[in-house]
Order: sequence, then structure tokens, then C-alpha cells
Amino acid sequence: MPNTPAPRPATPGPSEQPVRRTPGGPVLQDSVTEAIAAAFFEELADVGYARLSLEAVAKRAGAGKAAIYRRWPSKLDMTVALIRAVAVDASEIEDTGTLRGDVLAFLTEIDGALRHRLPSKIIPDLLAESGRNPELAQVLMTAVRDTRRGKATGLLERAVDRGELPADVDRELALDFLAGPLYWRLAVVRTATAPDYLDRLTDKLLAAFAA
Amino acid sequence: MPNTPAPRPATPGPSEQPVRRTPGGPVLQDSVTEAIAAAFFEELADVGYARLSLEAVAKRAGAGKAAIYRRWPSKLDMTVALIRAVAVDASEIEDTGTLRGDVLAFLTEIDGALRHRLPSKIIPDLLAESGRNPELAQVLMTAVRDTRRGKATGLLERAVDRGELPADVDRELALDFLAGPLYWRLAVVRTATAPDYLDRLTDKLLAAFAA
DNA sequence: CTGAGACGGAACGGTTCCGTCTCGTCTAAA
DNA sequence: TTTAGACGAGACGGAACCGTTCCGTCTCAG
Repeated sequence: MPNTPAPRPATPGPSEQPVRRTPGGPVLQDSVTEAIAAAFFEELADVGYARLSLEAVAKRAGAGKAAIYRRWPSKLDMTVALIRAVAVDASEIEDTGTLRGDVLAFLTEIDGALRHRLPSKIIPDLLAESGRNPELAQVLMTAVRDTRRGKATGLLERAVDRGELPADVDRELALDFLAGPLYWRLAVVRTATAPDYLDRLTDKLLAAFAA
Repeated sequence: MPNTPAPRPATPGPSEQPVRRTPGGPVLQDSVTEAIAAAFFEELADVGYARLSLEAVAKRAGAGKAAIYRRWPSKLDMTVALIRAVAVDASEIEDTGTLRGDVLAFLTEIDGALRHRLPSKIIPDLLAESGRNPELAQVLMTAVRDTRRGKATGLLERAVDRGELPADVDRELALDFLAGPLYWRLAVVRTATAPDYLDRLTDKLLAAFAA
């Protein structure tokens, strides 16, 4: 038995994966880094970026503060690295064959994210924080916004290719319509939605696109 | 001359209005309260609610901390009171006579607010903060959301009365469409808009409503 | 003229967090 | 078996704020 992971008291999960060392930057490789990252996002959702203290993150992760400072030089660097890490692997592409299917899948993905505990609190928080923090705004725009925008434009272009949308469809407006109403309802107004809400929203969106 | 306002060094504005005392809660009546409120919003936009320190507000207002604690018992109470105060007077109603005119006026109002320095930073910040602060969420929902929602529903009902919209128009979706795309573009994605953006947006909205 | 009270300012003790540093422990490679 | 290094824990000095309390000044009603 070459690798017997010692029972870490603060990481009760049975992580049997081989611990791999990172040569470059530490990006969620070993179990300590994983525990720190998980604690970071929990803490971020609980108190927000401004109030987030690395001391609380360390305690929550069952780690020492030195373990954090050994990996990232500051809170901002840590945030940027971790956000970027989770942003890249959240980019699967779907092609359901129809515009309606693609739109519904797109909305379902947003809906799922904004209903989860951590993202629904973290996303508005980082959004507000990026208004004061250029570096944070930068990574959010490049790693998150551009990825999502790419998916949306791909969705529209496929529909144009299929002939489901006119070639001169107003892409700028369509992008805002795709995510705007749902984000408004789930993240801003925060009122409950009927079970068929996404279906009705999809229908209205298709009508608006075609107009 | 019954009232000669002494030249306060920290309030250089020529406020010639008669200083009136508030019997109930202090709501922007005398010059000191005004200075504190102004400093509060400036500070709130600069550093956000979480990082806002009453010490900084007092310094910015050219006031002592005691002047603040004499008016409000805590940072949260102060925030709630001031937000409520500015929320009530931001509710004029417009009836342009046509649905298109009403929608464009509604969008123009949001557009104006989200382009100003203070609201564009304060609104997303308080929104994120209200996810962790029930009392703050309460005042935002009742004093801001409900007011705005009332204006939007009034807009829709007038259009139904005029015959511009079918009586069974999906109000729930329509409300999300009214504010969602514009908020998404101005407050979330934060990309520049063409001068005719509001016009195009209005057209698309009307098309979606009618569908 | 006098007294009440709000004012700006400064200090207080207590708390929290920062980033560094030092322990003693445990692991894994040599 | 030895040993280098990462580990958890936490003490440390410094900084920032909290909410309170005091000071001396100023305004204004009586």
C-alpha cells in the first residue's frame, strides 16, 4: 500500500486520490489546498469578500494561517486564483439541435447556479466588489463573463446557421435578453418562480429574438 | 434677523434654508444631518457597506462620531433610515399616453440611475449585502422593490386599459423583461451601449410583450 | 445673562485582523 | 533510520474600528 492518507481531523472526506504536488501555482491539487479552497468559498458566501478574514478561512479549513500564506501572497491573489480555477471548468457546450432547446439549456444552467447556496451569494458579492477592485473585475470579466458570453453568442450563431433566426439579428440585445430577465428575478428581486417559469421565459425570448 | 446660520467650516454649501428640528427620527433636516448623510453615501459608494466605518463617515462629514451616535444607534439603523429616506422621494409616476412612451421613460429612469456614480456602486453593494442582512433586505424590498414594482405594474395595467396589451399578458414575465436586460447590461456586464440602445430595447420589449 | 445642549475633536479599553514567526508533530524521500 | 520540509496551532506587534466618554466651544431660548 504505497499511499495511506493519514486521517486528517478537519478533512473527514475519504479522499483516496493520490496527492499530487503542483510545480507552478497551487490550484486545488493536494488535500490541504482543497480544504482551504472549500473553506474559502464557504466563508466568502457567509460574510462576503470585504469581511472575509484569512484567519477564519484557516480555522474553517482546519489549517494554519501559514498554510495559506505559503500558497498565495494575499487575499486578493488567493481570490483571483481560486475564482479563475472554478471558472474554467464550468464551460461545457451544449448543442441540442434547436434554438429552443439551446435557450432552455442555457437558462437551466443559470437557474441551477443561482439557486445553489454558494454561487447565489458569492456572485452578487464579487460583482459589487469588482466595482471597487480593478484586479478582481479583470478576472471576472475575462474568466467568467467572456466564457459565458462566448457560449451565448455560439448559441445565437448556431440558430442563424439553422435558419431559426435572421442573419441580422441584434446580437447585442439578444445577449442581454438571454440572461437579464432570469438574473433579475433570481438574483435581484429574489421572488419565487412557478415550475414552468423557464418554459414561459424561453417562449417569450424566442418571440423577442424573432421580432 | 432671527436665524443667521453660522458658517460651518465643513459644510461650505450655501444652505440658507431654515434649520428645522425633527421630533421623531432625524431625517435630513439640519445641516449636520445633511452633511453626515452625504458623507455616508459617498463612503458607502467608495468602500461598500461591509467596510464602511462610522469613523470615516464622521471625518468625511467634518463631524464627531458622537454626532452620529446621537442620531442613530448603529450602522445598520443609520443605513436603513437613510436608504428609506432617499427611496421614498424617488417615486414620480409618468403616464406618457402610450405603452412605448411609458416603457422608454421607465428604462430612461433606470438608465439614469445606474449611470450615476453613487447609485451604480451602492445598489449592487446593498443587494449583495442584503443576502446576509435580513433587516437590510427588508427595507430594500419594501421601500425600493415594491415601489418600483408598483410603477411597473401600473405601466402594464394602463397599457391593458388602452388596449395596447392583451388582458391576459403575463405580468410576471413582463416585469422581469422590463428591468432585467437593462440591469444586466449596466450593472452586471458593464459594457458600453450605443446611443440608440434604449430605443432598440424598447422595441424588443414591446415585441416580447405582445407575443 | 445664564443655562441647556449640540457641536468637533480626541482619547479610552476592547476587539478583530493582518502578516510574521516559532513551536512540536508528522510524513515521505533518501 | 535519518532528515528535510510541510503541517496545525497559535503568540506576536501593529493597525483599524468599535462604542463610550470627556473636553472646551458655540448657539439659542428663556
